[in-house]
Amino acid sequence: MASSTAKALVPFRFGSLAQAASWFRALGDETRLQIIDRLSEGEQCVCDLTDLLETKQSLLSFHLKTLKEAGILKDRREGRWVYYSLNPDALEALEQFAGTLKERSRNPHVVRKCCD
Amino acid sequence: MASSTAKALVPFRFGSLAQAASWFRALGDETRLQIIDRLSEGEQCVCDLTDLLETKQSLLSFHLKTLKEAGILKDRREGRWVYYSLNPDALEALEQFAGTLKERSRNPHVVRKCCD
DNA sequence: TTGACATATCAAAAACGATTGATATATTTC
DNA sequence: GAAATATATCAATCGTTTTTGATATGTCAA
Repeated sequence: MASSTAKALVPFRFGSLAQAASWFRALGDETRLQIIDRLSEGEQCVCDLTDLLETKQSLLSFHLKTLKEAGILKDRREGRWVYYSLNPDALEALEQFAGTLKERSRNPHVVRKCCD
Repeated sequence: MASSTAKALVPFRFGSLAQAASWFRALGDETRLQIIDRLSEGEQCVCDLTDLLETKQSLLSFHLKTLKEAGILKDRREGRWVYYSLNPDALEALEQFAGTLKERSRNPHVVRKCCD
């Protein structure tokens, strides 16, 4: 809730700070970043990811679910296979977050004296 | 380590995917995002953050340490007070991460058939 | 309709992170 | 140098997330 400035850090359509915290938590795991790295090249089926990552099947499934629930991935079943891909909205949100932060920090600040 | 493409998701100077995972883990907490939100307006001393956030002193100190160890904040002591601020390098890294991801996803992909 | 394969779910164990309250350290002021 | 203030660290507890192995579900091919 409490946002200290005019332009919200988390773009409104993406929800609250609490929501933002939950996608960062989803991004905060190396295996999941490897998945994202891989998927940024395009949609892939789980079986290919299984080959790539040295991860047990059930664990990979768990990580995919975690990313999906955070809104970072989308999935689509095609026959026997399930394909995962990045959700462009999430990328947009991430970029806006980073951009807003950088922009704000660039602006000249009132130098705040302590405890005033 | 394993990056699947030409342009690394995490720019070399900022380290590995594991490093990136550690920033995101640090960002994955609402209180810490509030701190970041606040600091994006400029450097602040701990005492002001204490007032803003309804958080016990030792806990705030813990969160600040977590952010600092992830490389997201810098600190500076001035007499009795310690001032924290965002580390511009981290903002840069975050923006590049988001940008690379978005750019990669925009590029036309080879449509990969499953399990080939 | 059975068998094989791809993926998801589940429950238990292990690992990890957050929170608390108490105490330690550094700095200033008297 | 003693008291006051700002901040950090510590150990214990608690809660959440990750990992594992086992099992369930869904789909295809014979």
